[in-house]
Amino acid sequence: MAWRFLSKFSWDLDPEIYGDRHYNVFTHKFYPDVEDLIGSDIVAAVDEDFDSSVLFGTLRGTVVGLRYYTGVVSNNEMVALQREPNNPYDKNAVKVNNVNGDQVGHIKKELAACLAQIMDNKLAFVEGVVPYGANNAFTMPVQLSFWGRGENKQAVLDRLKAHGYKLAPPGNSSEFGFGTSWPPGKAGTSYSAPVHAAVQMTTEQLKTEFDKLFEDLKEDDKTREVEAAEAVITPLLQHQKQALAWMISRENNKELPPFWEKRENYFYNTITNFAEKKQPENVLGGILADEMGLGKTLTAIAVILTNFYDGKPLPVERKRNQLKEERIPAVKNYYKVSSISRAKEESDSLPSQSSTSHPQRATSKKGKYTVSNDSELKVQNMEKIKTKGEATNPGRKRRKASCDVQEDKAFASALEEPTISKKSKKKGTAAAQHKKNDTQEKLRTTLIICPLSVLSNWIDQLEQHVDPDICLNTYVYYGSERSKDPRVLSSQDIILTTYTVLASDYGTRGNSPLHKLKWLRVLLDEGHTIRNPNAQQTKAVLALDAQRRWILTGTPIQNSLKDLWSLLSFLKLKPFTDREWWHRTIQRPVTMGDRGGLKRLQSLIKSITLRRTKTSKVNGKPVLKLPERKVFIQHITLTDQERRMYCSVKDESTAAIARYFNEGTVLTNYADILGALLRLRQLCCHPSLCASASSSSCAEGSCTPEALREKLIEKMKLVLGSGSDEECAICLESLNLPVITHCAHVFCKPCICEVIQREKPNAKCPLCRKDIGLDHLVECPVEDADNERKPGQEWVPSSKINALMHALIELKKQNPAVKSLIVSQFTKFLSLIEVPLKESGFAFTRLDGSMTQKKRVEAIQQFQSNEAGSPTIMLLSLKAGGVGLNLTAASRVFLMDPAWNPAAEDQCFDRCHRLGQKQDVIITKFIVKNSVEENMLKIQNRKRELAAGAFGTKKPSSETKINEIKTLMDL
DNA sequence: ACCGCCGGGTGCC
DNA sequence: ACCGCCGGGTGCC
Repeated sequence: MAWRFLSKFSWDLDPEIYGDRHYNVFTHKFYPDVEDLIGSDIVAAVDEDFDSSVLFGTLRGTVVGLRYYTGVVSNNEMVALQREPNNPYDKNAVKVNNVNGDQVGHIKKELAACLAQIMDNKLAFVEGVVPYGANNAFTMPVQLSFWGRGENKQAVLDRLKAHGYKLAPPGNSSEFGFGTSWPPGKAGTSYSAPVHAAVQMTTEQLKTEFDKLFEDLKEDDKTREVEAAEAVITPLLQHQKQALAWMISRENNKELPPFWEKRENYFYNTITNFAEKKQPENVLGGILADEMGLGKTLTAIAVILTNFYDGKPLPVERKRNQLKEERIPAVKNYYKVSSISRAKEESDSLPSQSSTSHPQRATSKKGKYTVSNDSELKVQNMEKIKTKGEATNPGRKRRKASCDVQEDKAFASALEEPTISKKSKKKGTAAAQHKKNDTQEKLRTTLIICPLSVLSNWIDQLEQHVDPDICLNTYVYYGSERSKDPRVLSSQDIILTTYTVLASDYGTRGNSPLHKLKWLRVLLDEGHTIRNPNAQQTKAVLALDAQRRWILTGTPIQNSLKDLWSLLSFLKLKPFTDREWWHRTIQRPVTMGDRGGLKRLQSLIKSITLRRTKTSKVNGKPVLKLPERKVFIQHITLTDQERRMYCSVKDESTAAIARYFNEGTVLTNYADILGALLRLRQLCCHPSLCASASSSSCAEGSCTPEALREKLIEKMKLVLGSGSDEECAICLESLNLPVITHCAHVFCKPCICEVIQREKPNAKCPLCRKDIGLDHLVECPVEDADNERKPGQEWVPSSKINALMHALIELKKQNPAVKSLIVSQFTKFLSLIEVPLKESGFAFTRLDGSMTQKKRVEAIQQFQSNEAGSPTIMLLSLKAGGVGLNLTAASRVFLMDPAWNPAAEDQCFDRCHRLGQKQDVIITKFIVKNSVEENMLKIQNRKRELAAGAFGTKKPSSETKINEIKTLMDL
């Protein structure tokens, strides 16, 4: 059983590696290079501090006023405490709510007076459990737990004392409301000693074990297969049929959501001990978490066409035969014309929405649809656009005569279920078109939200997999002239849009048709896009109203467990939509190493997630037959001259670092150490990579403001220029207008400004909690247009470049058609490599983070082309592009420099080692002998172990960091 | 609330 | 009696 493996693993971790068990949960990116070095460093959360908290202690209190509220609780049920500062009787009032959010009562006023101070000053989070007396009529006891940042503990104790309260120390397990006993806090001692020493495993082994979590239940509904509807013309692979069966069963399921059970005449939540009469709703959907390349998009298309209602296919009509010869793939044309470039035409020809008169109900005899005159006009116009005005194309207008009526019939018949009242049946399509408050409403439209980068992929795949002879109404909601007419939108079968468009519509409040309508299905592609709960995109997505909800993602957990919360929130699974319950019942227990928490997490995930990896098997056969992937390490010996240069920098750095060790200031000088390491890494590649560095050297503290500024800018450039695509710790997106704080942490300017505004006048750095202010932010100066190649500077080779060129030329001799990726973290290095490539007559292209989307697409298309004369080489910066990047034209990869994080390398390799790759992939890693690079390999191996831990939420101790530095510098 | 608390009624044994 | 005691009214914040 995989969970057993996992929980065992999480208990047998080597404390040397994992450090002390800490409650820190939110893994926010630290200084990017630091983050890369130490894996998942954990620092205080920006948004909610309740994640890096320790338990201060517990206190028995009283809930009063039960008489006046309807919220009920059971014994041992968790309750939430909520401040109610506007209570007319007592500004200190503290409400007590049950898991459902219904008020149970108030905290007795004397205690509330004290709690109010603690809560308002954010000194602690207070959580409650009602131990007994849940049926009392007037008051009931409540066991309160106080959680907070360690440094606030004393203040909390003092406040309580001032009011005559004293916390019972943490340790007795009763405060958790679970039967399980939890490991005590940080100072606790009762962790069971590891039975086995930590065993090093290969990444592949670990992946397999980890991913078994998602497949090891041999449930019927995960191995059963369903054929797709006829309209899907691509035959599904076996694992896709299984996914289809599973998704359909999820959409039609009437079961209870996870952790709920029926007891006598009520429903009981086994995690929170909450009970209610009403059956809690299960999500009609879930997470399709297949790894990239297993065909999630095709599977999703199949679901849309196959499961309209109750397993019946989407009622689509065939286009009439005589139209066949003039058939144009509807989807593609639709896209080309209506979505972006021609959307204006559409809009211009439409009457504006405000001038639209009320739709007139045209109820024909057989007739069950409502079409307003002008809406018909719109439809016609849309069709004109859809078909580029070709009158010959079968379209909506024509279908009015040919297939539309039939379609309506088919649609209506799909609705004719015994459960539907006559009344709603009568309304037929009209009701389905747009009728908000009809509980019987049958919805039609699937809304697909994806990143812009995969929008075209959806369109391609729809065109590729859907029978072109059917009338599938697809609308690409994108571009400034997109239609906002709800009738237009709700009559579609599929609407495609992007997170950005959705968020910007949402921002306009009241003018977001996507938020006014209810959808049959909302499908989030690359669903991890919404992992940041504070992002506007996430809020926009969460505000959508849908009957069925799906998340497609190859990486449901990207940084930490907390990534899952937004996803669960979208799925609306009680009680996890409320962050407090998610946190109390799953996130914190798991992070603390609680077995029960891990079990709950696993059972939750398993019940709503389908996960297969490239190595998953169906009936003993791998789902994907990928060619082999071989990794070779090519050792490089530096020339004498290079070695001398390397040694001089190394000696200098070693001396400095040794001094830090002696002074015990290693961690405070961490950024400088990383800088030194970066220079060494660069020297392994090419001497001129680090030529400009180390110009400013002023003693700490004695800097002039100007010198400090310079220094910070240099540090920021170090971070930005190291070649990795940096993320902002606040928005978790790529840095937008990077600024550096005085404490040397880099954020997007808008993000950090917002934090400062919100927390002023006491704003603290989200990463290190040092004071920050708007006037202390240093912006990155605009780069001089081309400082890369200084004109006077002569190009010189390096050992690595020689080795690379040698390999490339040999390869070309053997097979001139073979294509290669040349990967480096240093874009400057890629530029240097361009020179000999040109000299030797290689046709190459390039992809790095600085390129616009358009240029990227161009570069990829050129490279993927199999025409003679197309580039055989792509220079690729390690982290450029999203996960979707497809570079299968390459069968060779040259990794010029090792990354701190082996996962980043693997991801990069996967860009060519994926579906569509026909040849074995050979990867060559260039590693300089006797250098920091060799030591990085050692650390990579240790990291592979760490990555397999329970969601990588363990904080490496400072000792670990120090040991890493020792390893890297041969100290 | 089978409590506590309040405030009015009441007052030898 | 500027008390005690009784018993009814009452009850979150």
